[in-house]
Amino acid sequence: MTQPRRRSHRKQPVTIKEVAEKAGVSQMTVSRVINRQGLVKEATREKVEQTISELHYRPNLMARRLAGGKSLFIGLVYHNPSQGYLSKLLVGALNACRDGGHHLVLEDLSSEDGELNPQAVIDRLRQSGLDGIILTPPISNNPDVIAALQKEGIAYVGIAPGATDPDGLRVEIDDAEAADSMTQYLIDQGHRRIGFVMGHKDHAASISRYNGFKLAMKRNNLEINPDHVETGAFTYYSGIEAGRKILTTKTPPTAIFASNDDMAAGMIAAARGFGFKVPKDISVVGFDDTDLATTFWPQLTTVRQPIAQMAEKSVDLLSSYIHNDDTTEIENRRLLEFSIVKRDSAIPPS
Amino acid sequence: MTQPRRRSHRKQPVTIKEVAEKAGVSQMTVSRVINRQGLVKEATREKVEQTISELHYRPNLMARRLAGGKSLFIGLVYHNPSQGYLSKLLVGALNACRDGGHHLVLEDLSSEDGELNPQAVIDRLRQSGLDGIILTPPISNNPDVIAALQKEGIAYVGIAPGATDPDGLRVEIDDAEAADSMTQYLIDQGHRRIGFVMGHKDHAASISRYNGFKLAMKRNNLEINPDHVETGAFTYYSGIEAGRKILTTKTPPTAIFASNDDMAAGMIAAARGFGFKVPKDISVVGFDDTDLATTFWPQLTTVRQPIAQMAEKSVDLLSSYIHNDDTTEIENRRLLEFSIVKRDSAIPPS
DNA sequence: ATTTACAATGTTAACGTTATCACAACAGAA
DNA sequence: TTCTGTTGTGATAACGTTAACATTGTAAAT
Repeated sequence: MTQPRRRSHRKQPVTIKEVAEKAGVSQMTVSRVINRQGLVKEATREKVEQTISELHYRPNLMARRLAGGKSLFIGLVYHNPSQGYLSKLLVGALNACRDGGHHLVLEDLSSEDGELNPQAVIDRLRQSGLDGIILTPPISNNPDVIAALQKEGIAYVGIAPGATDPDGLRVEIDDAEAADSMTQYLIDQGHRRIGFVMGHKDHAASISRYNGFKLAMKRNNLEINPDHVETGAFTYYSGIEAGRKILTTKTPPTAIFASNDDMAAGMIAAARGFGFKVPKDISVVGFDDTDLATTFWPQLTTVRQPIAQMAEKSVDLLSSYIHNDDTTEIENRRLLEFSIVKRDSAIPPS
Repeated sequence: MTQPRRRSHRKQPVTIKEVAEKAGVSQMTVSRVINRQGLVKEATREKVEQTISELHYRPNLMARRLAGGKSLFIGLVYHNPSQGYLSKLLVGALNACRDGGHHLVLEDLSSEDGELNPQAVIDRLRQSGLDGIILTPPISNNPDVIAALQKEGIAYVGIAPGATDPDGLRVEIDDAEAADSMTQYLIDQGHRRIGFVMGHKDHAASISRYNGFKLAMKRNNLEINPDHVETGAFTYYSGIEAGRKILTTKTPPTAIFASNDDMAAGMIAAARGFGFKVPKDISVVGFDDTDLATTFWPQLTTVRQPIAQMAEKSVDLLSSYIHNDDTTEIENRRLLEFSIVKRDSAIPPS
């Protein structure tokens, strides 16, 4: 029995021309209706819109972009990201690219040893021929890379670039304020002894989050016990290690704020190892709301960054920057909203 | 002499026309070189290729597709995937699309309740206007969706579709053989009492993996204790639950094979809860080699699926299927290699 | 009634590529 | 020599849309 290998005959999509004919107007009028440039009489607009939905017309993105000439090649540059972070980034960037008619190209700069070699990054990007580049942490807060990009005249946006390059295009959340809010949440629950696990020093966000924590503690006249603050590397294992230190102090904290979810999960594992029940004996909260936060049990109370949305905004920002006609000043910074996601790993102290 | 007015001083991307002029040939010849249609004299081809790299020319995808080229819109359809799986999938698909000049469009069919509504999937895909579709598990093994796609004449590839649609385009690993190998690995280490955690019944792979496990056990004349076999839902928590049952049996196994990494991690957490040391007292292995496998501690011994490569092959397969001129029979199934990744969560029994 | 202004629509020419067919060059066959 | 292919190459017309400019209608101002 030979299976029929029939080529799917694609029905021709409806074009603007057909819509125009059926509606009895010119193509341009239809185009105007689609693009909402208010220069069309109400009655005409309605007629055209009705015809559009009757014929199930959908504008051809390719043609649109070709004619408009606004189609870009956008590079997404990353270095050893967590997969949860990467997948959200990709989904956001890809959707924004689809809507904007752009094309996303991946530039994976990950290295075995986890080290970031700025020169390699720069060479790669110079070669790429991309119209614009999205820089993710920690590349976004590498001054060498930024400087080289500026020198080459390549357009870029930094995601969470921290203090680096304050005038460049950037998309971020207020890490300090987010950490402050989360700390306040723990304090409001009644916690007084709160520990903190800092993230990797290469990431600008690490410092900001710690600052936010300190600020909230100070505002509430709470003391930070230096033995309850450790530095990790954003990994599960470093969370375990931090836990081993913090949890064996004479009077361990009743709550611990880890700078990301992986470390929070590691912290919980360490706590269990020492016989603590989480959250009954000790509350643990994280940051990022990665997949792990809900994979894990108990599910993590954490800070959600709108990562996909950040990627979308990055694409939009790049696009308007590149197409900007130099006469108008465009917004160059985009601050997005974080949120505290309350799940099961933090409760009032008993 | 008067150059048509350029929009602004911004550098326009290099076009095929400029390449043609500089190389002293017609646009068509350049086009032929790009598309590797062997009708160009060697000398000409070299000259054109050199010009292309000198000018850093990159064909405009939009124009290419508009002109009726081979550029495809390929949809990647997913339903509540793990983020590790998704990000690898995206990276692979995106890179293959870049190389093939295709365009990747995401179709996120995830639902709050985790239920898959075939009708919604079908409606969405019918509307999409995509040239081809990549189906990921568990959508790839949903007979309703497959049947509808066939009826609509939409091209598709299934990733790990199991027994569903044996004649369709498919990319997969041999799940049964992989599970068999892993089981054999445990047996070779000296384990005799081995437990198994099955995956969600919606995934065809769940059955195959269990079959592979049974086969290896039987081949080695080992008995499977029904109390050491539980069914989970591919989640961390279901791993904990399975652990609670398996680990409290009279003589618990010395090794447990979980059908994915999340459940393996949950199993380890449960084991710790009952005072087992992992891997000293009990070995636990997983499947998939997701991010979690290395995030977690101890790092998971697991089966690696080449997920990114599977996505690449899917794109390639779709592309050659769609462009196939009906005369040649093309390969419609692609079996990729798995590998056993030996890390720290499994050692010989003590 | 005539001008003026602007709103509403239409016309034409891109946009960057490939398909199609035409043509040139050059071989071998008659 | 002339004819007949074959192999390169070029000219031109799409592809579906929007930009830029041209034209028409219409109401207010003179």
